[in-house]
Amino acid sequence: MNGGSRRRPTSFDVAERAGVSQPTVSRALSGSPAIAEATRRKVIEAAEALGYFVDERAARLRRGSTGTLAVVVICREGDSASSINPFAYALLGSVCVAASEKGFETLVSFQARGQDFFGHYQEQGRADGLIVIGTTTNAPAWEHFRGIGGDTRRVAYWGSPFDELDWVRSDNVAAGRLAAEHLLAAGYRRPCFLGALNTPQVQFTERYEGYAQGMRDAGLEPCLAPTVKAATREEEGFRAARGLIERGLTGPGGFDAIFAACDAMALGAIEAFAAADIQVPGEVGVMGFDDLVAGRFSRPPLTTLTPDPAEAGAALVEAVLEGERAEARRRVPVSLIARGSTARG
Amino acid sequence: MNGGSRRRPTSFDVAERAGVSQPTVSRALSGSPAIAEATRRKVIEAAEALGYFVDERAARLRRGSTGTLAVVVICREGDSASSINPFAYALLGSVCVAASEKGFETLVSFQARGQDFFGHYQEQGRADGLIVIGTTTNAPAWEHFRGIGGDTRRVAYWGSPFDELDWVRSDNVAAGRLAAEHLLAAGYRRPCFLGALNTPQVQFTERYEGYAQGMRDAGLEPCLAPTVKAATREEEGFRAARGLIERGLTGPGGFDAIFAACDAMALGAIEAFAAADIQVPGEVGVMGFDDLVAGRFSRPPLTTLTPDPAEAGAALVEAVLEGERAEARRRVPVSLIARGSTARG
DNA sequence: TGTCTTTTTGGTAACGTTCACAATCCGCGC
DNA sequence: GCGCGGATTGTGAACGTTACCAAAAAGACA
Repeated sequence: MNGGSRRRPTSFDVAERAGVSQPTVSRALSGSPAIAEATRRKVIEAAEALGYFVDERAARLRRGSTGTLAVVVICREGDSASSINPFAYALLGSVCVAASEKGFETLVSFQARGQDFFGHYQEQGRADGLIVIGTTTNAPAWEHFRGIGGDTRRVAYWGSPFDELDWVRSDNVAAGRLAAEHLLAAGYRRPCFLGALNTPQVQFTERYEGYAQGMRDAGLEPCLAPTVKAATREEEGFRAARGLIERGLTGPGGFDAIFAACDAMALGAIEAFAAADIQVPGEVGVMGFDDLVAGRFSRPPLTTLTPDPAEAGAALVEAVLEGERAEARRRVPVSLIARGSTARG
Repeated sequence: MNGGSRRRPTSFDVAERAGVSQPTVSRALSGSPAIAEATRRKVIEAAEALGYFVDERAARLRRGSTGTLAVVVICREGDSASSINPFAYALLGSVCVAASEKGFETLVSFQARGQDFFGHYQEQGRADGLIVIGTTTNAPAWEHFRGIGGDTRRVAYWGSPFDELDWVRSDNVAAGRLAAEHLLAAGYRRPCFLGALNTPQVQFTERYEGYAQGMRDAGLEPCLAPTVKAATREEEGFRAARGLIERGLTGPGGFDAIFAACDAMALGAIEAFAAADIQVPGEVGVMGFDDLVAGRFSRPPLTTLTPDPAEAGAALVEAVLEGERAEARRRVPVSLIARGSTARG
């Protein structure tokens, strides 16, 4: 079935067949300008005839580069590889595609069970850069990440508590604006932000900022619904919404829509409204941020905001490939997914 | 912040410091038996002091191996990396983990936009093995995959229409049995299989086989609800269920439960029952296979079967690392996720 | 004590590429 | 006709490791 496993052809074989020297083959195939067009054609022809491909191991050894990007996906403690945030997976996929388009390969690992992949990749010099996709903001992993020296560039998605690191994040301010505009365009008059500010969850603060800008642009006062510090769970959304309901929808402090800092809280809010027999989206509109799967299946389906994983992946790769440490911090545009929970009418 | 970017230490540096020759360093660190224990300790100490790590590029170039497994995730035509089956992602993750446990690294690519990664990895000899995670059974990609010669082992998940290939698949027969047993244990007396047989979707036939065995073991006759050839979509499930309803639940050909060959069809069936005002799970039980996300959020939530991605990943890695072509075909055990759609009571 | 195994170690040559530099070829102007 | 730049090409040496073989050291035995 396979005509005997001949060893792979080398550049010497190609050189012999083309009647040139071996380095000329290298030049012809690597696109060097110092080569006659006729020679290049001859070499390429010979290479194709022999089925020759550059051995990247050798090329990279000689060149001193790796042509590889390491991608580490951080799992929450105790997580198995299968229980990772779907967005993280989508992001991983688009990072791989974007890297391959730039001629880089991706060495993927899942930082589970406390394995220290950071040091691993860095110190072995296996990769030209490191991309970290983090699903948690304060895992001890960050400490490793931070402490490692060397020149290899390191970029993280979802940022980190440490400012010294490069990162790529969603454009939360623009997203907040988008949310305010969407709710107002849908006919809601007093949309209210639900989430805590000035917590380690910087994104929340940024989203509020954008929302507030959008409100002021429309000549309205922003409104903030109190949640407990750093609330990110469904339960917190439920509780906060119940608080608002008790204050009453109309009158001072009243509201007719909720922009929750994350989908989990938005879903909690929807439950609270259902429990209080308040119609969503009829009486109150609700939207969130993250595009959780649960939001697609909630009743009503949840309007939400999410960055495009493809753009995020491309931004990460670009950031990590930029030579200079400098300002590689990037914002990924966020787009709105309108669903039933804000479809008034 | 970074103490001057000194070049990485090499085995020569370690040799000098330990007062031995360079090849001795290699022997000491690669676990060769032909080395005195005292020398080994000396070398290891020197290596640690210098922060030395073997340069895998050079080692592999010399050794002729790659220490790398290529993983290709096939996307449906036009799919972006972000719209891939969540199970495929989970599988990818566990493949990476399993490979890393065996000392291999994973070179991940997404076969999107018609890029030919198969030939790429094979011919460049970049990997010691190739794992294909396919979300489609008859993409033109398979043709490539099939035609490639060489010694590198290639294993596919979800099989392929071509028998010459190694594969890892879920144990569909056992799964079918499990389904029958579950439905009978839940109190249903006439569970019926919904799906087409003898189509390219071999899995369906296998699942029916297992279901039929389970039925016969309980002294019952298996029953097959007709669907169109190779039906895999929600619509088909809806249509098939409506056909069954028209025939009537009781009497000859009657039924009180559905085991659909896949979740999509099961969800369609649930809709058909809802439309006909038939209670699920009260009057009819429904279950599927795949653990689609939609099934977790359906009303009622769908009982389903799914292989454990962690086991599947480990099986793939083992299969691809086995030297011999021989019989590397493996079955991954499937487990049952009981939810509301079969909870009679 | 001398020879003969049995460890353990060192020297040298690959692996397949790219880089720096020297050598060659060509046409052109004096 | 001869020397002279500019374009090409060849030569030789890396890159850092492991494999092979021979040399040396260490024991074993007569």
